Amino acid sequence: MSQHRPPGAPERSVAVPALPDLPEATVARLPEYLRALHNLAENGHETVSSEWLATAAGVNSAKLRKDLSHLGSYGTRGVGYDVALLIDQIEYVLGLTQRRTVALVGVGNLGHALAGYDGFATRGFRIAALFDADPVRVGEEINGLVVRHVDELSRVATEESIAIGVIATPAAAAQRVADRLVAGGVTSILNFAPCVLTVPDGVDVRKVDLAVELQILSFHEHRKASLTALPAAGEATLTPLPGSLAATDPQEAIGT
Amino acid sequence: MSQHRPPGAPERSVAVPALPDLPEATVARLPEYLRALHNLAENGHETVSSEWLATAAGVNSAKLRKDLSHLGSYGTRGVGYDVALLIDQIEYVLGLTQRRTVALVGVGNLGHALAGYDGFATRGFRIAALFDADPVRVGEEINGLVVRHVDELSRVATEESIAIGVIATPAAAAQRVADRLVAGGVTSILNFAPCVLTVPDGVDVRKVDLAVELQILSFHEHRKASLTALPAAGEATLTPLPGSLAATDPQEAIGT
DNA sequence: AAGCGCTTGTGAAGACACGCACAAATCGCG
DNA sequence: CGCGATTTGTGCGTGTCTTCACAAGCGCTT
Repeated sequence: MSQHRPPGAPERSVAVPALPDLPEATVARLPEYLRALHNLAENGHETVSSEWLATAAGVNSAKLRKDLSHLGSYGTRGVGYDVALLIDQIEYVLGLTQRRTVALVGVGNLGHALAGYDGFATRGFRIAALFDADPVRVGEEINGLVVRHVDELSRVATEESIAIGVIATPAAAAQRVADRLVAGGVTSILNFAPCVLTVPDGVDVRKVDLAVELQILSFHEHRKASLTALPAAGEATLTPLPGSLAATDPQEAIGT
Repeated sequence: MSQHRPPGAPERSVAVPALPDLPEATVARLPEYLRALHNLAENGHETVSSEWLATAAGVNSAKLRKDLSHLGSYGTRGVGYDVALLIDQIEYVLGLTQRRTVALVGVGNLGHALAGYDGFATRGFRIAALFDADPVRVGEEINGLVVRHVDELSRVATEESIAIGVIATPAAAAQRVADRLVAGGVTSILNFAPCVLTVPDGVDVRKVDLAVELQILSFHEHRKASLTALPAAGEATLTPLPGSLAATDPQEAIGT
């Protein structure tokens, strides 16, 4: 991480003493702000206005200011935000001032790609171990890491102080993998398997399901299609229009 | 999709006439319900209670009932929901009664994995075309599809009636790809590139950033660590504790 | 046919998030 | 030194989402 120290600042730490408890919605946006800020820093910008940063992050400027205000006041009225300082603050709050180690379980189609994804390394994470249940895959070397058998998962997780476990296995294996991660002391899990995991209190799970994203888009496609089929019927849902109901969108007819 | 027809139902269509406008939060959960329902159907269950289904989907049962109530009343009091009927209803609302075609742009690390991901095909989507800008990759065959040059994107998207475009390129190329998708008539985009896309009104974009998910988990790790380090200091944020600020969490020390 | 247990569907209240609009603060310039 | 231009930080109204709690409805049993 960037070890920024403002030029004239005294060495007495002015960092937030303990973590403010941020709204979850704010936390989810901070990484996006951080990415935009790194872009700005690379282009040599030293300060940035909320308007500019908000546009770069794709959000409303008032929302951005409110989000940042939760971390404390690090902007200057009439000027804007100090890019480097803000980067440090967000990275501190997100816990990125220490590089977190990641264990990746399941090096199939998706897992293989994740293992080779350089976006992790460049944003503060280090994949420290790979696991798979398939004996054929165990021993394979990917990006300088040797795939180990999943039976070693708990032990290695403890030894290597794994902070985050990434599950990229088939759904049927995911719960067992999660159990082993928890047994190894892991308290944060990113789950790519299409299933619900049950974990003890204190363990955070985030789920990413690629097909779900497509299905949500599909809904909006469907909605848009049904609107264009009924150009003048924005509110038609509540007005029966008795004769023509079944014909509103021919391509969608089911059953009948 | 499954052309379910309840045994005693008349052939007069009882499907919802036009699409109800669902809360966005509900739409995002429907795919999860759908997955759980398919699991139940495979195991031979014909009906399911909201309590059961909610648990399988990892949500509150009241929330589940309210979500489903937005689609209309398809449950039976005292009994539960008809699994097959509910599957049909959700698939209809999500627009999965017709198989949607997907174009995948960028067959690098991640794109390659997505091209081979069978979760798309099993959930109503068909990857119809692959594109890349790298001449070395053009012509390569992946899963029976030949990679085409991105210059053909707009034309092919129109010809093949692509419904959804998936961007798995580096961030620098993503906006140009989005423009070409839009030019080809695509109105739904799933963006894996870490950047904000600007698109015309009427085009939906969903963004998935794998590193962002890890950063959110990192925040919670950080928070948990700072809590265990200060077991009795839940409200310490506002009480300065002058002397010991920098020492609250040694491993997090930055700068100084 | 009536009663009982079970489950859905929903009204209402609380919690959360959003965005406007403006006061407060800072810088630069005359 | 004062004033205007600019931009942050935030109070407040609005809308959305969540959750509780219960009435209404259904089927089974007697």
